[in-house]
Amino acid sequence: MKKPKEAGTQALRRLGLRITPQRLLILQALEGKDAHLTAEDVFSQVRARYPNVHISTVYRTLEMLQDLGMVTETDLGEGKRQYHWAERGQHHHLVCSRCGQILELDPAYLRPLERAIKAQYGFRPSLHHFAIFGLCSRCLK
Amino acid sequence: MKKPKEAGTQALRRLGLRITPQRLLILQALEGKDAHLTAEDVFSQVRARYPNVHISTVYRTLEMLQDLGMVTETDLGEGKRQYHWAERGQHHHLVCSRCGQILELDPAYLRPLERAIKAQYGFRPSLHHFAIFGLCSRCLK
DNA sequence: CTTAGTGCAAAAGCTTTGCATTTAC
DNA sequence: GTAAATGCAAAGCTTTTGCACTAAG
Repeated sequence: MKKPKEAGTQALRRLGLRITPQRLLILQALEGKDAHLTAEDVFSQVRARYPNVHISTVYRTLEMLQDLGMVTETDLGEGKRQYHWAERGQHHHLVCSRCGQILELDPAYLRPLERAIKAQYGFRPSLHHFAIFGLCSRCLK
Repeated sequence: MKKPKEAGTQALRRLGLRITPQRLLILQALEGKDAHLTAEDVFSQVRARYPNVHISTVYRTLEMLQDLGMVTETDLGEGKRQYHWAERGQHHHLVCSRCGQILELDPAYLRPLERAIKAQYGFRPSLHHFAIFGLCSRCLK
C-alpha cells in the first residue's frame, strides 16, 4: 500500500487505529475531493482496486470517519445518504430539485441569518453543511 | 363516518376523488395539526379506529395528499420521512440535535437570504419547509 | 354497475449486525 | 500472539408494487 503521507492516514495512525488497504482506498475516494458520494459510489471505487472488499466494510469505515469528524453525512431525502470529505470551513449547497445540479453557496450569505437566530432564539445553528432546495436558473426557463 | 365539513374532505370531493373511511381518518390525523408524523404514526392513529387498514394505504394516501399540496414531506435523515399538514405560509424549524426540541423560526429571517440567492445565483430557493439544526439554549449550557 | 381504492403479500432499496476468519501491529 | 478489522450472510427498516377483491358514487 503506497501513498504514505496523506493526512487522513496519519490521523488514523495517531489514534491507534489500524491502517488497512480497505481504509486507505476509502480515504482516497474521499480525501480532498469535493464530491458527494454514496456508500455505493465509494464501494465501486474501492472495489476497482481491491475486488473483494465488502460494502459493510465501507459503511463501517464511513461511520468511523464521521465519528472522527473527517467525513460528514448528508441525507437529502432520496433514499440514500451522501458522504463528503469534511472541509475546514463551511460548506453549502443549492440543490436543484428538478435536474439535481448542485451549486456552492457562499457562506457569507448565511452569516446574517446565523446571527439573527442566535440573538432571537438563543439557538446556535450549525450551518456547516447545509442544503437549500429550489430550481436552478436553467430549469426555471 | 361523521365530521362533515372539513376542508380536506371537501377538496377531495371537489376533485372527484372518493371519500373512504381510511382517507377521512388519515386526514383527521393531519389536518390543522402542527405535528410532524411518520407514516407509522399516522398508521397507528388510523388503526385505532379502523383496525384493518393497511400501511400501504397510508403511504398511498400520503403521496396523494402531497400531490394535491395538502401535505408536505420532509426527510430529516433519520431513516424515516415526516409528514406535515401544509400551512398557508412558510414553515421553518430550528431542530436541536441534542434534545430534539423544535422551535418555529419566523420566516422573516429567511427573506433576505432568499433574495440574495435569487439575485446572486439565479436560483429560486424553495424555502417553504425548512429545518436548521443546531443546539437550543438549554442544551448550550 | 364501474372503476377507484384497498388489503395483502412480496419485493425493493439502503443500512446494520452477528459471527467466524483474517490480518495489522 | 492478540485484538481489531474484515467478509459474508442474514436480518432490519422503511417504502413501493402487483394483483385480486371491495366498495364508493
